[in-house]
Formats: sequence, structure tokens, C-alpha cells
Amino acid sequence: MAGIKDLARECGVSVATVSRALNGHPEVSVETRRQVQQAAERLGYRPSQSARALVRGRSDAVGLLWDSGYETAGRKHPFLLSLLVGLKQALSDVGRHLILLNVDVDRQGPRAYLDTARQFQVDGVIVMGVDDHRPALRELFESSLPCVAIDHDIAGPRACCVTSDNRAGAVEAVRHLHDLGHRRIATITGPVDLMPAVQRLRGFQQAVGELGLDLPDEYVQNGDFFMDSGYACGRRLAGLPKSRRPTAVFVAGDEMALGAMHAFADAGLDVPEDIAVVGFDDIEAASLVRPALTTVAQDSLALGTAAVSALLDFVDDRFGDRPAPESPILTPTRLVIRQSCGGGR
Amino acid sequence: MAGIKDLARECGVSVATVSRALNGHPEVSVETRRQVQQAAERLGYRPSQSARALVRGRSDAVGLLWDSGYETAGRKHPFLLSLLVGLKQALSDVGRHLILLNVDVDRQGPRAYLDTARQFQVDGVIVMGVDDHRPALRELFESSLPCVAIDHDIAGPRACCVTSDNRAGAVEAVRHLHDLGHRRIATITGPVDLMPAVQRLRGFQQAVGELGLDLPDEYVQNGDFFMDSGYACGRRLAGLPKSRRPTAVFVAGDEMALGAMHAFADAGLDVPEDIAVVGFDDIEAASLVRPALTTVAQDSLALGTAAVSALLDFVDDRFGDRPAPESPILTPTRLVIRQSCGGGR
DNA sequence: CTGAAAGCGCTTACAG
DNA sequence: CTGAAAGCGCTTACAG
Repeated sequence: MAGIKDLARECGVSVATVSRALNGHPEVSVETRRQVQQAAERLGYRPSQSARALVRGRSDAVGLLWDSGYETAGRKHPFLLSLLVGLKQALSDVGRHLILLNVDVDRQGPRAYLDTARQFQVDGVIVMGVDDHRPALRELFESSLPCVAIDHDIAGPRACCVTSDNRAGAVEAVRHLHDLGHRRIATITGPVDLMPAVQRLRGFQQAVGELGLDLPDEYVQNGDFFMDSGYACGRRLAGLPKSRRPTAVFVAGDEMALGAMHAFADAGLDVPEDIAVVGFDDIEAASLVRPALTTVAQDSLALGTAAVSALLDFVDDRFGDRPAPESPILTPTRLVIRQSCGGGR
Repeated sequence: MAGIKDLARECGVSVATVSRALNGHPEVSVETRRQVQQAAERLGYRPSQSARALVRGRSDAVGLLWDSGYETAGRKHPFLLSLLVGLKQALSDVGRHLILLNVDVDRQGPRAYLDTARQFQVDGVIVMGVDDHRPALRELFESSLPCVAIDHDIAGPRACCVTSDNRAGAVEAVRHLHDLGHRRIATITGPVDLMPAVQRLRGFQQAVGELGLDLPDEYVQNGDFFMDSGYACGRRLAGLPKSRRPTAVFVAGDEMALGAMHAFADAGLDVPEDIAVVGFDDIEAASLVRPALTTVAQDSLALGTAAVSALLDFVDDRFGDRPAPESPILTPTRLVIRQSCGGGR
């Protein structure tokens, strides 16, 4: 591995000049720069990340804090995984890398997140899929380390939140059902201590209100994002007397939506003939089942891009005097029409 | 952020002693070590990764090379994502971190993978989901950098491959169908330039041979791991005259299996009554559909653990004189019985 | 425009 | 058992 010294020798200049030439300092002569760049190319020179990070106090890497209990793996939050792809892509576009930080908060105590991030000198951290109530998170948000959480409503001097426009997505879904002629529209919610779940519920309520629809209590069923809860809620809706039974359901998560569809099938109801279903997230299974699920897709690339750019805004703000966004940064959703509401292709 | 100097001052010893105490060098006195450890705890001291990596020439991090074209995202190889969780977990167990290396081979040329890995001084790299034919991969495998590929059959002085025991998994699936009474068993394969696809096919052929079953040409349909190909192959099987139509299909990937099930439904065949289906991978959707898919599950944690430990074997072998495993390291699969073959719960 | 020198925060021979 | 010193590979004031 060629080091900067080899390169300097090769070019007959000092290491300082090599460094300046490669880092785009304006003072080096065009001729020198060209020569150094060519030699670097030729020798396959790459500056050592560690040396650079050590001397500059930053690493051009961002850390990812992500509690992925194994047992629950992809099962738990399938969407997180596509989020990861979005992040990777967004970082790739700005020439940074992602370090999956493994931190055991239970063993390392409340400063674990922060200390680990500093130890790696990451420029900032992105947080997703973690338990909201950890003191270690507070410690992190309240520090001066740039920090962006996806789907967690947090605040701090250099911390903000990025999330899909869950509310608007829910509104669009309900409007779609209304356009299709549905007037009795129910919902199955996610766990109401999760921000996306409450925003989707709010959007549902808002749309239902704006459209002047009836909303009996039993039209709001509480699930937990997993399939079994969707099934249970679906059974309850299917069990309503026909005259009060909803003709459509907005389900706040695809996995629950599939559960609900199974419940409807078991109750002898046809989807979409007897009851229409819209999900949320657009997980892989949504397009794999029959009838394929109409759903509100999150844009994981947009989310990743927004998260990265919010993070870099903090990083670029050397003095930390720019105020952090006070409300979540929202990313648009998109209604993907398939067969579960009829009206699809 | 407390540095090693602060800690040394606090304890009234030299930085050298602090370093030795914290790194478990045997020569420091128990008393000194205890004192240093306590002070480190108290001040929340964490050694700077960059400084350590710079001086030791290694980083305790492993790099991940993973081509995740965004458009294809989680869609393309859903299993890769759960693999990632397995890797993360396995690394966490050995106290290492994972760096997602973003390398643009097309722009950076054939040494891109290797150069990037060296630049970050990762202890080794894990490769998954990449295009087999890249010259940059060769360059990597043939180098002395420890390197483990998942599901890619590679070789090199310090490179090896880890993969599920695809062959055994296929055999188990076919035996299961045979045990259920099936004698006319077909298969839908993955793309035959992919190692897992050919191993699954070989396992299928082996089992069919051992069981003395007929294997007409049309019982081997070639797919590409995606749903549409599964559908097309399913149609062809369903279109066979009833007397020659298989009563069971071993499908080399879950997504294709779902496609095949749709084809069967469209042809008026009931699964599992008229035709039984076994898939491979156990993607999320497998347990979400109805009838739920019986499938050969890969163990992503085992895969991750095997990959990491193979990698660390290379790393620990300072002189590089231990020969690399010449054949792939195999990880067991597990048949998950659900409803698509009957006989399930 | 360029070079010599200091220094980032560690680890590790080398002395004692 | 411990300390002083060198050095890992860079960047960046400071001179010139």
C-alpha cells in the first residue's frame, strides 16, 4: 500500500504539497496538482482513513444505531431493511460510508451511544428502530453530536427527525376509498406509542372528518403492526352486523393488512368485492399476495436522502448556531394501487 | 472527550501504563490496572478508534461489500437483508463493527474493492450480492486480504465461501414430499449461473434419483428467482395432461413459489390438495400468505456467524500460512412445515 | 506556491 | 513493573 511519502518521493515534492494537491487546496500550481494526481492514480494511492480521521477529528463516516434483536430480525420491522438500502444509497452519493455501530446499552450504560459515536469519530449518527425510552438516547440527542432519527420524534440542539408524511398518506388512502364509493370506512391502527402509527391514525380521522363520514367507535381497531393483530381486528370488523359492517378498511401496516385479509376470507368475505383493504408501507409481500395489496408506499430512498442531508446540514454547521428543525422533516408517500380495493388493474 | 493523557494525569501514571493496563498486558500490577480501569470508567474514556487503527495497522472493523442497486432494493434479494442482520449480530458478539463500503467499481476501476478495503484498514471483508464476474472481485480474492463471500463460489489464498447447505435442504424437501406420498415431483430452478440455484437443483436430482422417481424433462423448469418466472413455470406444469402432471413441486426460491401458487390457482388447481409446493429461503412473505408456504429456511444467524468466524480465522493467522478452506463452508437449513404441502398444522 | 515542523491519540520496542 | 521516546500517516499553521 503506497503511502503519502512514496507519492511525495515519486513526484519530487513534499508530503505537504501532496496533501494539498489531493485535497483541492487552491494554492498549489496546476502543474503540480496534475502531476500529483496522476502519480496517485498510477500508484493506486488512497489516503489512510485512520490517519485522516485522527488529524482532522472527523471521519467522513456516519454511524447507524439500530437495535436489531436477532430473533425478531427482518420480521420485526421489514421496512427498516429497505430503509437501510436507502441510506446506503444516499451516503454513497455523498461519498460517505456507514458504520453499523454495535452498542450494548444494557451493559455499557447511558452514555453508550454517545461514547461509541465519539470513539469512532463519526460525523453524526442516524438512529432507527430503537426503543424510544432509553436514557442513552436522551443523552445522545441532547449532546452536540449531529443526530437524525428516522420515525422517532426527538429533539435536541443538533438533532432532528425524518419520517414519511404518514398523515398525508393516510388521507390519500381514505380519499381513494371514498372515490371508489366507500362510505363506511374503518381502520386498524398500529401501536399508538409509535409516531408513525399515531400520524396514520390522525390522517385517517382527518380524512374521515373532511369527507363527513360516520366513525363509530368500533371502526377504530387497535393493532400492533404484526399479522396476528391484523387478523384479530379483521375478525372483529367482519363480525359486525352487515348493515354496520365497513365496506373498506385502511390498515396502518401491510403485515396487519394481510392478517385482516385472512380474517375476511375466513369470515366468508371477499376482498375486494365485500370489503376493500388498503395497507401502508409496501413491504415485499404486498405485491406477492393475491389479491395484491393496494398500499401507501414509503419512499425509502427519499427517506435515506432526507436523513443524510439533514445530518450533513448539522455537520456543515461548524458553530452549531443554526437551529435544528423543530418539527419532523417529511418525505412524500405514494399510493400504489393494486387489487385489494378493486379499481386496480 | 477524555483522551489517554487526561486519564494518565488522573491516575498519576504515564500514558504507556494506561495503554498497557487497558489492553490487558500482563506486566502491569494488579493495583495499577484496577486504578486505571476505574478511572477510565469514571471519565467515560474510550480509546480513539482512528489512533488505534493507525498505530496497530488494523481497525477491528470488517467491511461489507454489497451491491444494492436501489431500484432493486430489498426486492431483488430479500434474503440478503436478513443476512445483514445475521452478520451484525455475529459481529456484535465478537465486539467488531461493520462498515458498509460504498465502492463504485465502474468508476474506480478493478482495484476499487481492494483499495477501499485497505484505505479503511478493515481486518477483512465480507462479500455478498455482487456480480460474480467483476474483475475487481478477482483482484480482491487473489490478494492477501481476508475475504469471505456468502453464496459466491470463490477461492484465494485468504478467501473462502460460506453458504447454506442448499443441496441437503433440497434433499430434505423432496424427501418430505415423498413421505407425504408424492411420486410425481417437479422443480422450478433459480438461474443456473448462481451457486445456490445449482446446488438446490443438484439436491433435487439426487433425492429424486435415490427415491427412484421418474424425472421427465418437463419436470425441471428454469426460473430466475423472481415471481413472474415462478408463475410462468407454474403455468407450464399446470398445463401438463393430468396423468403426467406433477402432484408436488420443489421451488428453489420462495418468491417463485408464490408465483407458482398463483399460476396453480389460475389453472383451477388447489394447493395443497391438487398440488403441493415447497419453497426455499423462508422470506417474510412465506408465513404471510395463505396457504402459508412450507419452505426450506436458511439460518441467517448461522450464516453470519460462520462468515465472521471464517474471516477471523484468516485474520488471526498472522503469517497467512494456514491454507484456506478449499470447499465452501456449509450451514444447515431447516424445513419449516406450514400449509402448502398439506400435512402441516 | 512550497517545505519543514508540529501534532492528532494512541501503541510498543527500548531502557531501567 | 514503569516511563521516555519513537512512530503510525496524515493535515495544517508557520515561514519563506
